[in-house]
Amino acid sequence: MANMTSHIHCQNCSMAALCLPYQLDQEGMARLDTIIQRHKPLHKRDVLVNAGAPLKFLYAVRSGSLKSYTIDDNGVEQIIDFHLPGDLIGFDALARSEHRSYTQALETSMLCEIPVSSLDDLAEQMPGLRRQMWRLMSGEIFTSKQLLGTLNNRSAQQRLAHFLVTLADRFKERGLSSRSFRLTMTRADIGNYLGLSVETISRILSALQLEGVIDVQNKLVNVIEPTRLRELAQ
Amino acid sequence: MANMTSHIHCQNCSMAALCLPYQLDQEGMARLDTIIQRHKPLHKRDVLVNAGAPLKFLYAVRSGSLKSYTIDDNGVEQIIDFHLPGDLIGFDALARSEHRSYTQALETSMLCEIPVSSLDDLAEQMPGLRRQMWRLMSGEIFTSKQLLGTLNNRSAQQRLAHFLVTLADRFKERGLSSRSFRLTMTRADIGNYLGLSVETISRILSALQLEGVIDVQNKLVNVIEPTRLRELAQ
DNA sequence: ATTTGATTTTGATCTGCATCAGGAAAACGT
DNA sequence: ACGTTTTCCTGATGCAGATCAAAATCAAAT
Repeated sequence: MANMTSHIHCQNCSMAALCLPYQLDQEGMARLDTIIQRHKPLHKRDVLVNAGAPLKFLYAVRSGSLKSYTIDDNGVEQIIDFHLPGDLIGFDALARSEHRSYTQALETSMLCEIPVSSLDDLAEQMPGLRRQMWRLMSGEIFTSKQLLGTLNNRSAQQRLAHFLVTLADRFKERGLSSRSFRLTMTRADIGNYLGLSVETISRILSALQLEGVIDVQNKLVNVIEPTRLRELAQ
Repeated sequence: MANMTSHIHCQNCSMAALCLPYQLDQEGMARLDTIIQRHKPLHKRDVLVNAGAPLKFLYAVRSGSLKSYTIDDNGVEQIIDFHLPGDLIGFDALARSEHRSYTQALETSMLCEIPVSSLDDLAEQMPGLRRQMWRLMSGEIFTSKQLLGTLNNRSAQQRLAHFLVTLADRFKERGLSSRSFRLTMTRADIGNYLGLSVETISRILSALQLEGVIDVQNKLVNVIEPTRLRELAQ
């Protein structure tokens, strides 16, 4: 019996331009597609990978959103990333062939499963794929290092504004509205990620709304003055 | 005329195990060696790469140390990394084929210059080299994301302790003492990197010395109680 | 509908670190 | 060796954001 989602292929995936297939020709995309499996849908709070688990697959987000986090010596969760459609999950695991962080769905999410060993074979034969792997990993290196500097020396408002701007930009890249979007993570998640308390997140969101920069209804954010928000992020 | 340093090769470099040659066989190392140039020595404050410059080479640190930083919209320096022997510089540039940060020598330093285009060719033919590239980039992704979580939610003392422990561990990997080492960066650099003021760095170093955890003489650090320091870093 | 638990908001207080200020000690250049 | 500059240390003050506390809102389950 054919899988219901068997008609989904890299060739017709709207996230291809952000994902591994970027700049591959038709034949290359088809070859990549043969090694990729569609993962069963994840529901909110489902855990995709556990820290310490051996690396077998990289995952590409097809829809939904997820968070990655570590658990420190005190058992405290430390969120290190939020994943949106088109993102790849697992680059941090290549170094030791074992996952270094947990990844959990923030909402119902669809994923593609990419066997690492096959990917390695394919990278040998496909210079374009190799280059895209480098590009994606390099991009992650830059953004996470950049973020370090950005967060470290900035005020709570600057951090949160930066977070919202970055999120808006990422939605835009994905063909979604950068003016109006839904926060799939909780205020606590945002605070954890930015190194701020829940209360501070809540207060600053209220303040930004009062100033007319954004409009927040629960999880829904409307950016009223994108330029102003970008200024606040510096 | 033969270059004075022409006798330096990957095959006899003590940093090979941390660097690109890791796990390559003799032949592989020799092939890699053919594409690598030795860069002229850098002196303190010399700039190796400028942000915005097209990416031509990756650099491997053979000796000395350097810092990488961006300059934000307000003209403020943001240090994003310190490089020690064996480290590769430029992974963040692969994504856009242009450097995203400045890199400056903290002391007299020797570097190897690796042409990216040749490296790409070689990666096609050498699975081991390809794997090591992935390993190194993956490691950078993990450490920088990890650092984000670590720094964000921790006190000044925890941050500085973490910085010292990480530095000590890196010296150890390189066959140097993890108990006694020299800080080649200024207190201001450390503060900038950790998101703390110079004064705070100075005060905490004094406090740690008072508690007998470390002994600081100017740039020289002696770790008296490594276990205690690690505890303070959490 | 009602309960239950999770999430968000708002207020009050307290503290860790930035900032300001001044001086001491190294490092550097001549 | 000397002055100059950079780096480092220490004290005093103030404020941004953590923490504590409690109410309000939302979401899931029965």
